Amino acid sequence: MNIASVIVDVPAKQTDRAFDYKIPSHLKGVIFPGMRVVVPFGPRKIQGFVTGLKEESDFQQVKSILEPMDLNPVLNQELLNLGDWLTEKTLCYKISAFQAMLPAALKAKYEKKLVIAVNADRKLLPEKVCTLFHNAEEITWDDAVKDGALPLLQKEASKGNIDIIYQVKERVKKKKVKQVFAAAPPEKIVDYLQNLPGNATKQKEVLEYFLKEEGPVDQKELFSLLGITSSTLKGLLQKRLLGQKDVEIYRNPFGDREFERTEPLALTVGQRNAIIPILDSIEDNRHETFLLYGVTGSGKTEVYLQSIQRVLEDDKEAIVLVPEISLTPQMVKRFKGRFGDQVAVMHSGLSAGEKYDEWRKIQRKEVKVVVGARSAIFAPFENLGIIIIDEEHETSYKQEENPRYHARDVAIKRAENHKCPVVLGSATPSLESFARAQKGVYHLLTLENRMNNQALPAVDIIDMREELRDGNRSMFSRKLLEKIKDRLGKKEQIVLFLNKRGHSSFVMCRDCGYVINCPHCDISLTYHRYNQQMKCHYCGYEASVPNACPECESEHIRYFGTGTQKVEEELAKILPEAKVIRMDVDTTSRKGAHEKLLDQFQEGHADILLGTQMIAKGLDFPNITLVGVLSADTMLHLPDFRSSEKTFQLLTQVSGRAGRHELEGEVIIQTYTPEHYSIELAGEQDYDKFYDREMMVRKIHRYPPFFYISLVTVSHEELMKSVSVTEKITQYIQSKLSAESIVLGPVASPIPRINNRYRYQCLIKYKREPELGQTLKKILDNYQQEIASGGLTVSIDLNPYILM
DNA sequence: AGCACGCCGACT
DNA sequence: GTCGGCGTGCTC
Repeated sequence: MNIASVIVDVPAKQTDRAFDYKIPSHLKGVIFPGMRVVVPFGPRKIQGFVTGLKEESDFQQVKSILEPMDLNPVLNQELLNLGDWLTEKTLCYKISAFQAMLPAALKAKYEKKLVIAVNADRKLLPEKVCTLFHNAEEITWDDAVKDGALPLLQKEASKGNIDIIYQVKERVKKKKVKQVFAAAPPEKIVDYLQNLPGNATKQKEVLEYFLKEEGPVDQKELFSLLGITSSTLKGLLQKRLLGQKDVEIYRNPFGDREFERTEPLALTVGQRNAIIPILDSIEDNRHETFLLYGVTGSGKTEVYLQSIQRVLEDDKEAIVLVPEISLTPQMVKRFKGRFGDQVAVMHSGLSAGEKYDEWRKIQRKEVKVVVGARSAIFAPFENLGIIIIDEEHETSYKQEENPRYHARDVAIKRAENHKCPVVLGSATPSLESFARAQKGVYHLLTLENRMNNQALPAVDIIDMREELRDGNRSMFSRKLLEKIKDRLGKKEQIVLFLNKRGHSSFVMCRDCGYVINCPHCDISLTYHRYNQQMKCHYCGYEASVPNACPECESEHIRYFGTGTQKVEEELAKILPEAKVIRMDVDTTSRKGAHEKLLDQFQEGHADILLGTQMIAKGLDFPNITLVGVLSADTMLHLPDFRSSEKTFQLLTQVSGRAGRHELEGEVIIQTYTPEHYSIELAGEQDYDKFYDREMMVRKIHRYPPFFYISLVTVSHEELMKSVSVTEKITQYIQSKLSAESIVLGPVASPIPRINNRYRYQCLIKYKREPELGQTLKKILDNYQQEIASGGLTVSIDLNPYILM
């Protein structure tokens, strides 16, 4: 094979295809599909992925691969094909698909440098150039730009006195430690020891150590063990009595933490009935998608664990997706506890290097199970036996940037490739999945009862309008307050949940109601307490709070909205004796903080756990007997057809935190719209009724799961331009679709302006449009020049979860 | 995406 | 006449 087809690291329409490169003779038999290589591309050097090998190229002047970046392919054939599939399904570039499948550490970094050419006569160079380089061999391009010396240097470059060097660099290095070992035979060491002067006690100690322990030892450990420094070692290394070497190691995000080993638990009848079809599918090597629908606390995790156990017995591998895993350290504990160091963990809390190391453990087949967030679905296993997606309904499984994939779709595709089952688990399945289960596309498995047959907690819905009418203006209803006091007295624990979305604290004038918006985006600024600044979450604009209202010049400016901090303050005021742990982005941003806070709560160092979304899942503490939802309806009024579904899911999840063990649980939901079915039915914890009700709404409004939707968003600096382009696109799509499909638009996006760019969109609802992908691709082609140069953006989402 | 090449306005 | 603006087109 002489020629390699390479996808180059240039995310653009025109380069979204394979380029041919010669394999130089010294690299024959070394280059394989799936490897990263450095290739010349125009005047630069860039990274590329080899996708195939062939004998000949149709192209006349094929350049050569410069060097491989990997010893072994980073993408196997299945993942290479999956990349093509992703490209088609999400209309993304091939290179973006490949990069999405790999840890960020494998993405190339580029460096541009300037050096004085070897054959240049230094004496003839302009003085300015000499001073720039003074003694340095090279200077970076960025430094040259900063010095404003670029024109001069370019002139010299064209004369051939200066060379421009393009370099491809690895982003993250493999971590290494220095080890020391005995390099000479013991006799020689003994010999040397005898001739050692009496005052060389340290050297003596070191050598005696190596006479006892021959194996290599970490240099660091040696130093601390014997109380020596590198100077002692230096002499011995020089005399070749000892040797030193670098050994590659893994970063260990879990430190030396031991996970308590657990054994499989006896299954309940319900669990046994649910697991049998899954085990059958594993044994038959048959692809099938299961929807494991079980109320909170019904023991879904044990079903996952024992299914995985079965897969491991066959010497196959398992992928477990959980929503943002750093949020559920308890989950990690359960998997590591059962499968020990056969488990790799991949989540957003890890550093790039740590993620890379976990990924390498998978690639080298040192682990058999990966537990991780969305991107873990691309784990490079070659012998998959099962894929599990816990909390299947979670929207974080959808990636909201290119490639806009849904992990559930990728999971099913990969499971087809490997002929293995997918298990989607949830207490509140997405309507899409439940509808598919009803139609028999997925195999529905139901866990009706909680583990010890405890009752679901009693739920009370409090109408906050009534509280207001009765003169209670605090954020706690009388009932909730009374219950909190009761639990404090009994030394039982409380979880208070704040639905933060729509609740970010904005800044408002109390006199005229003016809300301070971002000057570049049509969205209110969020108040950040820690630096007393207002910040735009879309473009990053920051400003300090004005002293007077820009509208009416009133000085009555207030930070509005109920952030967790405000709740914490109010709690401190009315219940000063209560110890509160607050969990939100501010208190959990530090690494490991999340887990620490939860541990503190579990150990009983606090009475109340106050938090946002992140405490809705996975908490399983025996002493929690009261859950309070401070405002249930903040999500309900978002411009999103899934808002009812999300509200129902969230309330059900939070309620499930209470009374999971012996003590009975109680839930209080505060709301301004108690009559809304999603709140009412969450109170009754009746998923089936909610499903029926919501399906009706979806049917009437022609939303999923009855219709598919796709969204085209256009943005441009000029309002009229984005309107007219969206208009044209809408018309074009309309002309290509069947009568059954609906095209809505052009309409302004729910956030009509971000970063001074006006955003318009067009929504397509359809049941069957096999050509739609092609049609949308044509649109991208058509506007390609304007996208490349004119500052127009056209983004296409073939299954949007956020319609903004 | 970069980068070179190329064609028009304001400067030595 | 030249420097430099950014429009156009190519990269195996």
